[in-house]
Order: sequence, then C-alpha cells, then structure tokens
Amino acid sequence: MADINWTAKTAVAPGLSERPAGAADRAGEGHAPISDIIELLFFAYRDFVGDPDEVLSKLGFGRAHHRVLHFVTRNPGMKVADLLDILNITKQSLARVLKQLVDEDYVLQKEGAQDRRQRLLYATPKGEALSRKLDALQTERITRAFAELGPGAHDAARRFLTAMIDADNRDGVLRLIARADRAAKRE
Amino acid sequence: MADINWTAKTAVAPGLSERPAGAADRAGEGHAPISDIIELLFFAYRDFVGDPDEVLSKLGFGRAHHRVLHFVTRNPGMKVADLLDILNITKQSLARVLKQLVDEDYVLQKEGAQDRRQRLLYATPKGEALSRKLDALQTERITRAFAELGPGAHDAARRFLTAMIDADNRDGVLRLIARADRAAKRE
DNA sequence: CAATTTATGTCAGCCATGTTGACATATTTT
DNA sequence: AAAATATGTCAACATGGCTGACATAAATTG
Repeated sequence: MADINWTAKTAVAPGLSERPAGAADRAGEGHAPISDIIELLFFAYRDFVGDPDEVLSKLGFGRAHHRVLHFVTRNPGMKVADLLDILNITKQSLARVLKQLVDEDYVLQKEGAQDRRQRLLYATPKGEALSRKLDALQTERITRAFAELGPGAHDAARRFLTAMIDADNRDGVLRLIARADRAAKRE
Repeated sequence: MADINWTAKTAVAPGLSERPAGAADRAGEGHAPISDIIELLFFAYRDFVGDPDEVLSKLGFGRAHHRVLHFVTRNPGMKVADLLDILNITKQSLARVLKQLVDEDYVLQKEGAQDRRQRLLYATPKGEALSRKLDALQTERITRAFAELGPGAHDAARRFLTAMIDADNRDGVLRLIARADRAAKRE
C-alpha cells in the first residue's frame, strides 16, 4: 500500500503541504462538508479489503472467493439462489469462483433434503479455517478502531452503516446478520 | 439492485424467515459480534457505489472514471503522480481511464509552471458538472442517513471511518481532505 | 556540460471478475 | 402431462486491475 504524499508544490496550494492535519482543520469555522465522508469511505474500504487480498492472492484466490466463503461459512446450508441475491452477481460469475472453492475443498454442496434440486452450501473445515483467518484480519482492524474510539463506537458504526444501505434492503440484511449471529452463538 | 430474500426454508433454520428483525435481535443477551460490521460495510459500500454506477454506464464510463474525476475535481491542478498515490493503481491502469476522460473533454492537462514535465490535472466545466452529479447521488444517501440518525452522526461516522484507515495513511488522507475543503470554500 | 534521475506516456499482453444470451437437466408444482 | 423452478454450463465480451519494456522531455547533479 503506497501512502499518500500529495505534496502539492503546484500552482494551486504552494507550500501548504507541511501543515499538520487533524482536529484543527475540522474545528474551524463552519462544519465540514459531506464530501469528507465520500472520501473517507473510499479510503477506509480500500484498506479494509486490502488485508485479506494479500492472503488470498497467495492461494490463487481473489476478493470474490472471500465473499463467497465468508457468507457460506456464516450461513451454513444456504441455497445458491440466496447467495446470488446477497452478492448481487449473476450465477455465471458465481459459478466460476464457487467451482474453484468446491474443487479445492473449501466448500461443499449437499442436495437439499426437502427440495432435491437445491445444492445447499457448506464450508468444509478447510474452508472455515480460511474464512476465520481472513475475517480475523478485518476484525482486527475494526476492533482496533473501536478501541481507539471508546465505548459507543460499535453501536454508532452499526447504525451509520445500516442507514447507508438501501432502505428496501435493510430489513433483509439485518435479518441475515441476526440469524447468522444466533446460529454462531449456538455452536 | 436485487433485494435479499434469504428465505432459508432449509435444514438450517426452517421457518425463521418471517420473523421481524431490528432492535430486538440486537438488544438480546450479550453484545453483537464484530462480524456484523464486516457485513454491514460490504452492503453499505455496495449500495453506496451503486448509485453512480448507473449514471456512469450510460456514458460508457465505469467506477474508475468516477474516482479519477472526483479527485481531480476536488483537487484541481494535482499531479498525475499524486493521483496515482491516492488511487493506489498503476500508471497504466490510470492511463486508460484518464485518456478517455481527456479525449471526451471531462479533464484537461496543463503543463506545470515550475516543472514543465508535470501534466497538472483539471476538470473541465463538463467534467465538473458530471462530478457534481455523481457526488450528489452519494451525498444524498449520506445526508439521508445522517438525518435519520440525528445530530452527532456525521462526527461519529467521520471518526469511525478515519480510524478504519491504515494508521500510516491517515494523516495524508486527512490532509488531502482538509486542503480540498479549504479550496472548495474559497471559491 | 554531460550524465543521471524524474515525470509521464505508451505498447503489448495477462488475469480476475463482472456482464449477456442460450441452452441443458433434474425436480417440483400445477 | 405440462409448466415452473433450481441449478449448471458454454461461449463471448467488457472493465479495470497487473507486469514488463521502452520512449521522451525536462530537471537535477557531478
């Protein structure tokens, strides 16, 4: 990850680059514009997905594999159609990465008990281990952030992120998360 | 955008899909695990970048064009090298989208005054207009979220997102944002 | 001044992951 | 028996990352 050294010894803002940033810049006159959130979200997300990417690339996998593995591990026995809805991609796109995960024994598919057309998805122990490893990297970042920010940060972050989701998707997402949390607790 | 109907009439959690979600699920015994943030971030970011994507595709552009146009508009006169550092991509990747933006008169390049090797980047009026339009979509989502959440939400979100950025990048990012904000205010 | 470094551009090709369209197969539903 | 559903698959294409190699002009340095 390269760092940002936008030193700007240009026509625009010459000599400003050595000024310290931080609270002083935000506390000034007026409130900061909303666009700070646009950019912070870009940078935060970039770093957030960057950690797992390094591990994945060593295995010949990419972000797409991570997403599939994550949701399958969190929701054992989910249908292919459910995964497609969550990821919001076509079945052909999913097929490519899913096939690799199945072939390399990270995920397995079981015929549905009630409906034998279904291929229910489960993470193998190998898959669970990788999923845990990848999630641990992201969890570490989040935990560090919350530790810095003090109590209430988790709740604030959750509410902010929830409010950023399309209104008609929010309930589905919360339901998904709640169910997976309950299932995880029962183990 | 498809919605999520993870109905789960499967072996795992039969019949749970009709339960309402929300506060009740979170307020229960113990605190929710961190993984909710992982998933909320995924869904929030997906929707967040989804809005501009629709507009962009009509113009034959993609997300990459948006990013370039956004940062160039916010930081007029920036060097190509600075943009590369911000986006964290190779110059070859940048060249592809930048060339299109220049060819179609959204961005222009001026020779640097002090250093004539530099090609300083500026958005044209056409480019600024598109940038504003795209940013407006994202701003709308953010503003709606903050309105729902009440006062303090903006600050909480900013602090959370900042804390999620790699520590060694944070100052650079904050500096970048602060400078662009000041420049925008002077206009 | 000559040599080197720097800022940028460019060609060529590869890879990951999205897309559309068409079609196949097994199973369930009507 | 017919239709709908869940899933898989083939083929082709687009976007936007990547690497490696090389080119040019301008600035910097010995």
